[in-house]
Amino acid sequence: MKGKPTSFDIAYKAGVSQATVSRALRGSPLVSIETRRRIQAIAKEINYKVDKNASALRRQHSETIALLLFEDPTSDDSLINPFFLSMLGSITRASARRGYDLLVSFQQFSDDWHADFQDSHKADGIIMLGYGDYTEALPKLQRLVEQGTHCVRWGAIVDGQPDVSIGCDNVQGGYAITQHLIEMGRRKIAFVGDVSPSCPEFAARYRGHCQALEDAGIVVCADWQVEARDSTEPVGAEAARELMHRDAPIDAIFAASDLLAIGAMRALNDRGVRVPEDIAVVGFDDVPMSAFASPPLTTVAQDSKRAGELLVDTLLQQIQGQPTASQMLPARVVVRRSCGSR
Amino acid sequence: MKGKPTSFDIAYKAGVSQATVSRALRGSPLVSIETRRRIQAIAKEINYKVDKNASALRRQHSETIALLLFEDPTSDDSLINPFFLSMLGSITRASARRGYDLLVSFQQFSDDWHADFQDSHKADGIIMLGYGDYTEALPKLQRLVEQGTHCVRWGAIVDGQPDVSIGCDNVQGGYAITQHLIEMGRRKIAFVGDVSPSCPEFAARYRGHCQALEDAGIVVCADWQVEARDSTEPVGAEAARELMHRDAPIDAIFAASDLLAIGAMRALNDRGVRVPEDIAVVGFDDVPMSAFASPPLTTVAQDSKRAGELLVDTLLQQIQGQPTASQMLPARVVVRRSCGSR
DNA sequence: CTGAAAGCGCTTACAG
DNA sequence: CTGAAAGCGCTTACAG
Repeated sequence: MKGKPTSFDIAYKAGVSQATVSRALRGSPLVSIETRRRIQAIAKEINYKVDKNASALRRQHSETIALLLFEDPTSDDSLINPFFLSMLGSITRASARRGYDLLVSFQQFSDDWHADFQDSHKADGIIMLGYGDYTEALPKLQRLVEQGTHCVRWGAIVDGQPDVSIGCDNVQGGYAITQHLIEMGRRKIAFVGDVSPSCPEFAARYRGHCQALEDAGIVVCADWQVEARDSTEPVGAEAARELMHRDAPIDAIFAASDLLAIGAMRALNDRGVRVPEDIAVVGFDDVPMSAFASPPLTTVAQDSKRAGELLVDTLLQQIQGQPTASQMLPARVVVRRSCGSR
Repeated sequence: MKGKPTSFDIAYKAGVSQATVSRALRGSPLVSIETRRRIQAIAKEINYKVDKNASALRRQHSETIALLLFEDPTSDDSLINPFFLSMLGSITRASARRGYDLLVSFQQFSDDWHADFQDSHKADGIIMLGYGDYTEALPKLQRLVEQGTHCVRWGAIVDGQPDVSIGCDNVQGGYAITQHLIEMGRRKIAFVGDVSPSCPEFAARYRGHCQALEDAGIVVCADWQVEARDSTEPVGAEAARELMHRDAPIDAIFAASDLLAIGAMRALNDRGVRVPEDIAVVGFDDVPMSAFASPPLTTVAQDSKRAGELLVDTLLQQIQGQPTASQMLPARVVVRRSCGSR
């Protein structure tokens, strides 16, 4: 036998038709148990593998999911957000468990990417991890859905969104962490992060934050909210400097992401401000490095394992033609030292 | 038109044969420029995408690379090594630039994974990132190569290895960082990490380490080398405790990875040993969190961007039937504070 | 339970 | 430069 073996080779060896081989290997109940076993044994022996291209072409689906990671076009070789990385891990595992392969692609949210994978039949659906500016992404999401692309987004649930998304409960997470700061005796809490509709996740965290303050009878001070366009360490440092520049009499900072928080802590430290003694700092995401920050960062953990499973399962339901709905996962405060505990 | 458009739909609209459409879209020089343009315009208009399954089936290659990440079967939901994560990023980008899609899979190095992707025609070749225990992986690598699987491994270059691998120059890296410690006035340097053939990367780092000591006229003390089976933070902490338990009169620790180094620093810190005043600590990899460790960790950086490109390019050469050879990339010392600089 | 046959949507040698 | 035709390796309705 030259080249890769085909189902015809097996049929010949087993003395059956090629159709029977195909049925046996797909586990069709139409094949007698004995024939099936014989065919399977031969397949194993000659190391036969079904040609996925032929199979996908014929069946019109590829048993493959495309994972699209948004790549900021401005920062060329920027690090991937470590939180997305752990999501990637859990999505990979979850799809493998469901028997799906995972195609990973870093996309600049440019004009033509949408649905390419599904249109070209390389994938049966898309999971979107990060999408840049929500207001910019919106029309593209709309088009995606209109074209009938199976697609699930990781991110906030937004009023009137066209697509299905899975996200953590950002409002609850923001509420819980602010409440924790209040319990630790902090009352003048700054918020670092973009709260515009461009970033509905951060906006939701801010809403939870404000709610917690109000529920504790604390007036929200607009001056203590600092924009931070990107969620990176230097931007967090810059935001903290801005707060010091404003002479804000704060005793805590809630940064909308861990990377921002770590940057803020560094800036404070550089100026001789002690964390948490002078100013407590908390973040959001619980990325691995947060545990190693100095001081270790109190933050809000999202359940990335559960999230990955939910993303995959929701997408598979969509692929199977079932209706799907957006869902939120609970967020959990992880207390370490930067909030002044202990 | 119902369903996805095919090349026949375009042929009909353009008034040419389907074969001509296929040629035009693949950029064949056999098609007149005018016809090509007309066809391209129509394709764009009706949002036609070539069916990759049909194309791959006919052409017998998928323009897809499979990336296999080794998953430790023991630790269920362990974090992926952050260094591999940045490799993943650079491999994704490099393959995208070459027009290849990337299939990502976490594999337990079990019996049957080998070559599955290529046998089933889902991928044209494999990049292996992490492979667990080298001595255990060896027979499997051998089989892979014998079966004619196109495959490039990230890792050490080992005498007599059956496959092609791309790795950083671990000996040189180990040499350079130890030399740096010596320049900082340290002479009694412990090494934390597995130096058995199971882990040729760490073994090579150790060889470089010993060479640097010898070149400085320092006798290597076998008692100051501590095994560390996994490359994780708790294992690093345990190793540091072991060194203290042995009452080793050391003034520095070279940990074979950043995770080990960070763990070691934590253990030292817990016992009131100051880093770097009492004991300097250095690592290897330059993972993102190392910059945020306290003190910031001096380490050896590997060029993951270049590595990703080299892995992809080497694999593509193999796929094109060209001969390929293993290659090493230089490693670079990154000086921060844990080594006692400044 | 099994086989013969059609067909998934392309690519490419062959003929003109 | 273009077209007609074969064929990549499966899956599955259809017939028995």
